[in-house]
Parts: sequence; C-alpha cells; structure tokens
Amino acid sequence: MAAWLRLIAIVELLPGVLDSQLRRDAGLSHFEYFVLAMLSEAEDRTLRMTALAHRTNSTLARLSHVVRRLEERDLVERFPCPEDARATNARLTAAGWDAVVAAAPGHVANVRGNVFDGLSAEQVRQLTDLGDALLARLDPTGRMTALYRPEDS
Amino acid sequence: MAAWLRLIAIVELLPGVLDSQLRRDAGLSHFEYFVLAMLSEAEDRTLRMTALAHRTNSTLARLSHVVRRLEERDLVERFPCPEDARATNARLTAAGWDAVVAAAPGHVANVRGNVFDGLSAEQVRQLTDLGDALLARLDPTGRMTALYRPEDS
DNA sequence: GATTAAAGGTTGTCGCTACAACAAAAGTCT
DNA sequence: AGACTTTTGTTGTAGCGACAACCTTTAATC
Repeated sequence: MAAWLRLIAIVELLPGVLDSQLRRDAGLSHFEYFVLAMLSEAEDRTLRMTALAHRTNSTLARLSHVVRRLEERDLVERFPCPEDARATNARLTAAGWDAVVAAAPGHVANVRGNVFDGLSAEQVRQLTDLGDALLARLDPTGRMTALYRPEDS
Repeated sequence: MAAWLRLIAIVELLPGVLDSQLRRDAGLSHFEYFVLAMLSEAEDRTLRMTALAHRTNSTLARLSHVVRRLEERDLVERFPCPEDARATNARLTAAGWDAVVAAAPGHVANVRGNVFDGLSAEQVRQLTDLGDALLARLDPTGRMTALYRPEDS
C-alpha cells in the first residue's frame, strides 16, 4: 500500500511539473516536446506516424491530433510515405528543430532539479530496473524502451 | 536517460490502465474512484475539500468540479462546515460507499495483475524508498504520503 | 483473382483538467 | 474598529485526450 500510494502520487504530480515548466518557457506541452524530441533524434528527422506513436507511448488517434496542431504551427510537416500508400511520414521542420533546441536546456534542468538531483547513482539504477519490471506488465511489447537499454546491464 | 524514459513511459501508461478498467467495470475514472476511496477511509466518511484535495494530490479547482459531478450522481454530498463558514465538507453517501465496495475488488485485481505481480518483495521496498526520494522533490510538503508510512522503515 | 481481414490514419464528439477570475469568510496588523 | 492579506472554495472557458466511426491500402485466404 505504501509503495502503491507513492506510485500514484508520482504519476499524478510529475506531468504537471513537466507541463507547466515547458508551457511557460517554451509554449509546448510535455507530450508535444516529446514528439518533437523523438523526431529530432530520428533519421532525417522523420518517422512514420505509427513508429512515432510507439516511441511516445501514444495512440495513433492522439498523435494525429497533436501532429496536426504542430503542423499548423509549422513545427512539423506531414507527407505520404512512398513505400506504403497507407502510411504518413512526419518530419521535423527547421522551426521545429529550433524549438526543441531552445526548449531542451530548461527542460533538462527542470528534470534534474525535480527528479534526479534527489537520487543517488544507485537509486537511478534501481529506478531503471524497476521501470523494466513495471513496463513488462504495462507495455508487454516494450515499444518505447526497446531502443534505450542501459549500457551496463 | 534509460531511467528517465522508463519513468516517462510509466507515467504515460499507468493512468490509462487504471482508467479503462475502472470505467469499464464501475463507471468511474481512477481519480473519481480515488476520491471516493479516500472519503471511505475518513472519519464519518467526511473530509473538508482542502483535506481531500491534499489526499488526492489534486487542485481545489479540479476537485470541486469532480465532487460536483459525483454529487449529481448521488455518490457524495456536500454541506457547509459548522466550524469554518468558508469551508465545505464532502461526505460519502450510502450509494457512494456501495460504489466503492463494488469497484474495489476489480480495481485491486487490476493493480496486482498489472503492477505488483511483476515485482518481488524486495522491489516493492525499493519502489517505496524511490517513491519517497522522488516525492521529496515533486511534493515537498508530502501531503499525500504523509499518512501512509511503511511499518518497517 | 475475388473476398476477407488487418494495418495505418484521420476526424468528430464528449468529458475532463488547467488556468484565471471571482467571492466570501477568517486572520492579522495597527 | 477598519484595512489588509490569506484561506477556502466555486465557476467559466479553452484546450487536450479517449473513444468510436470511418476510410484507404496492404496482406492473407480460398
């Protein structure tokens, strides 16, 4: 029960901490920032909608709405995928890249200050392992974390 | 980075897992269920709005909307606090109690199945400690977890 | 090769939440 | 006492996300 209440509290509080800083300093929700960040790390800064949905733990429906709004702000552009006529590619624009670059330092500082500064290196390792154990149930396919395995495990 | 991505994934996925089961089986969002559950454990099944907001990691504004909707469904009733004319008390109705009792088993099974069954007893302890470390930053006043300290620490 | 099923996306709608504005009562200060 | 600040809550609004319905294209089946 003690563990559960703490987990609920974290899940309830963390999004607000991330959203308010990013919205105030960069005009982006955390989810929007995360979408842009995932695109910024992808090859050609381009991903298919489905792949982007996986990397962001999101539904295609949710992502479609968000990408449409980002496109209206010229941070992202969409174009049909040449290989598969069903698919849509999302690509980060130059303005989108600039937005990520501008937003990143403040966001990183916020995450450090509100999350990692309170943890020892050992606790960070524990958090990684616990995250794997929890996500094994919450996300059996391991869509998001599939890419980022810790180097030392 | 590995730890952070896992934490984000959990925060993104857990609410959906909780909400969809509760909404399907009990017609309640997880937050609504949690509000009712906190009331059910309180003395006289009654709490002042501010106290309830603390126990649920919520804003007073958010809580006010939710309690109004719960009141419209006759699961909760509100009445002015005798000692402080500013304050409002929220009390669980009989129907509200029944709703919690009916919803609890399925919810508990869901939490076990999707969260705790994947963790060893040692990992549950680690999760509690990590939760404390994280909430020390996210919630310096420790509003929610103040009540539930693990017995053995 | 036609039919069926599955994958990939989009859109409309409803409900919830964050934010800001507001009001009223209770302390506080001089 | 009177002016102030703080606490306690409510409400309006705008924006986001879940869900369902839908469409198109690819893959599978017979």
